[in-house]
Amino acid sequence: MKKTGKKSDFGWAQIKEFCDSLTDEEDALTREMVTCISDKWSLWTMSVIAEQARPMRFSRIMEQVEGVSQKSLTKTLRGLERDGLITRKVFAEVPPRVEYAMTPLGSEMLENIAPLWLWVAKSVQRFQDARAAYSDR
Amino acid sequence: MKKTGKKSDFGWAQIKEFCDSLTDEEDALTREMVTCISDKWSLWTMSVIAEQARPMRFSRIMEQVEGVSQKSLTKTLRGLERDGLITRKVFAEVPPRVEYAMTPLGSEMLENIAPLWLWVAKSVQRFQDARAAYSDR
DNA sequence: CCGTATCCAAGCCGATACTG
DNA sequence: CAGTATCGGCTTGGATACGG
Repeated sequence: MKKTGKKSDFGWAQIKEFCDSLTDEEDALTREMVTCISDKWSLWTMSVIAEQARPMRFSRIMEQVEGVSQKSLTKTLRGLERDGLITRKVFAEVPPRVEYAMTPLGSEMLENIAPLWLWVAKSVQRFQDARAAYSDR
Repeated sequence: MKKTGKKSDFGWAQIKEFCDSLTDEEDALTREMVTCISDKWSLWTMSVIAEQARPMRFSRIMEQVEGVSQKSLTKTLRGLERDGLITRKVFAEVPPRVEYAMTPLGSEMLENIAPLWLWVAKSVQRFQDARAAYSDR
């Protein structure tokens, strides 16, 4: 695994190299997309839509994403739509109907987040231990 | 680990199932740790320390993490230390010296973030295209 | 050198009320 | 049903000044 004595031996050096090849604008967008992962509601909202594997109405989403306000959900959905992670389709009916669905890009994003999330969940005990040790310091 | 007729054929269902097995406290901590990933300075700071592959002083870190204020860097470092991602060692000298270094847990975290980050960076053009299409809607 | 303390501006987010 | 408008509390983070 380790080849050089100097560089970090995991993929981070590779990433740094790749990021250096990006323009400032692209780099900023990369950070912005990663940030979206830990926006308060974005990831949860995406996972809810993805789970159904079919278009979902606004109110159904709001039921599943417990605790989200109408305002925050609207903002979250608009952001996800803008970034091409979900689609938003308005039906000209009375009463109004709006359906949200995952895009391939959004599904890919979830797929790429999954391993990280799983690792964190599995490591949760180690984090708790670390905090306990910190308190005792 | 059961197979249902439901879709989501990627790892998300698996994650959901795993997370359901966590206590509320553990689940909250998981979200908190993922959130830390996209805190404004945490990830950048970790990558800077990891890159050197040896303990780093406060001021050296601050040079590398461009734009961070003393206050924010201090807060970031304290958080990372508390979560067991880095260590903080104070030397009783004049002038004072404090050195920060990655822990195994911190390095593992970076390793697990790397694939996601790389995917996002490589997909940056698709995100740009999505935003352009959104503007034209 | 490595912080802490204080002030302040900006933004997030929930609650509530209202609209097509 | 699916929003928009508005308000107000809370947190975040930069600037500055000061302390060990």
